[in-house]
Amino acid sequence: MTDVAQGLGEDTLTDINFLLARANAVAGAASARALAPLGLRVRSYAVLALAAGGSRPSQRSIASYLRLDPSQVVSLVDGLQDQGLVLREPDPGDRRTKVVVATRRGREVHRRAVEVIRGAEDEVHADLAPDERAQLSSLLHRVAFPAGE
Amino acid sequence: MTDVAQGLGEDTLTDINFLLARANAVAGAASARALAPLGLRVRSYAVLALAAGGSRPSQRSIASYLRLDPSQVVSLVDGLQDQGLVLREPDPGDRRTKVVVATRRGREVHRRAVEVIRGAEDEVHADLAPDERAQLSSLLHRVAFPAGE
DNA sequence: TATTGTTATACTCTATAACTATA
DNA sequence: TATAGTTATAGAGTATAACAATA
Repeated sequence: MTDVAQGLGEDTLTDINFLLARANAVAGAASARALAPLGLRVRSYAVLALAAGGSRPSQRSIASYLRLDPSQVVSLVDGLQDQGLVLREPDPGDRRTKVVVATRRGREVHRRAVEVIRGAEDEVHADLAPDERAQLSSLLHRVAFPAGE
Repeated sequence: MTDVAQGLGEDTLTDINFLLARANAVAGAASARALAPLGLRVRSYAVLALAAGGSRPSQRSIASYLRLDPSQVVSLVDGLQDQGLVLREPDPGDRRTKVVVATRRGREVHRRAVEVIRGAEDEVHADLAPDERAQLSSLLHRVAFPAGE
C-alpha cells in the first residue's frame, strides 16, 4: 500500500520545507527505533553525544546547538544522569555554569549508539550514492547552521 | 551570540539525520512564523494544501501522505472545518470514506499561505543558489518518499 | 543589569487502543 | 476479516515566565 496507491501522487506538496519535514519524520522514526534498545531517545542521544565529545559543553551551549530551550536541557541531563551516563561538573571559570560530561558508561553507550545510528542512516539513505549523501549533508549543513546564527 | 561562540563548533554532531532534524527545526520555525497571521499551523497548512489541490483526498490518504495518524487528521480537519476552510464530503464509491475539499474561502487562504510559505523558504534557503535548492529538493524527495513506501 | 541553571505551567504533537459503520 | 473514520487517553515535545545564584 503506497502513498500513490492511496490516491495522492508524490508531487502534491512540493514545498522544500515540507520535504524537509517528511524526510525528517522518516529519518527520526528510524533513529528512534534504532536507539530504543539502548534506552535513548533522539534528543537524549544528541545530548549524550555532545557530553561524550570532550568539549565539556555547558547546558547553555547544548541548548543553542540543539535548538532546545535551556529548561529542556535540564530535564534531558537529569534523565541521562539518572541513567548514569553523564555528570554535571562545576565550571572553574564561572560558578553559574555547569558543564556536562559523559561517564565511562556514558562513553560506552555513546559508542554503541553511534553504531546503531549509522545503521539507521544506512537504511534511510540507502537510495543515495555516497557522493549524493555527502552533497545532501553539505546542503543540509548550510540550512541547519545559517550564517547569522 | 553564535553557536561557535558558545563553545561548540558546527561539526560536533555530523550525523546526517541530526542535520536533517536541525534544518527542519530552522525551516519549521520560519514556516510557523509565516503562517501564524493566517491562523494556520504547519500541519493544518499541509492538510489545507491537499484539500485545495483538487484530488479530493480521503482522510486516510492525507494521513499516509503527511505521515500522521488517522486520528490526528480527524482533529486537523475538525479545526479547518471550524475555520470554514474545508468540508467533508461523502465518497460516492465507498460510504466509509470522506473526502476533504477546500471551500472557496479555503482556496483563498491557501493561495495566500502559498505566498507566505514561499517567503519563508526564500528566507531559510537564502544561502543556496537556485540549482542547489533544486538539488536539495531532489535529494530530500528521495529520502522523504522511499521506494518501498 | 545580564546570564546560568532551575522550576512550574500550559500547550502542541505523537502514539496507542478501542469503537462504529461499512466493505 | 479488514478498512475508514472517530473517540479517548497518555506520553513526549515545545514555549514561556519567573526565580536564585552569579557575573
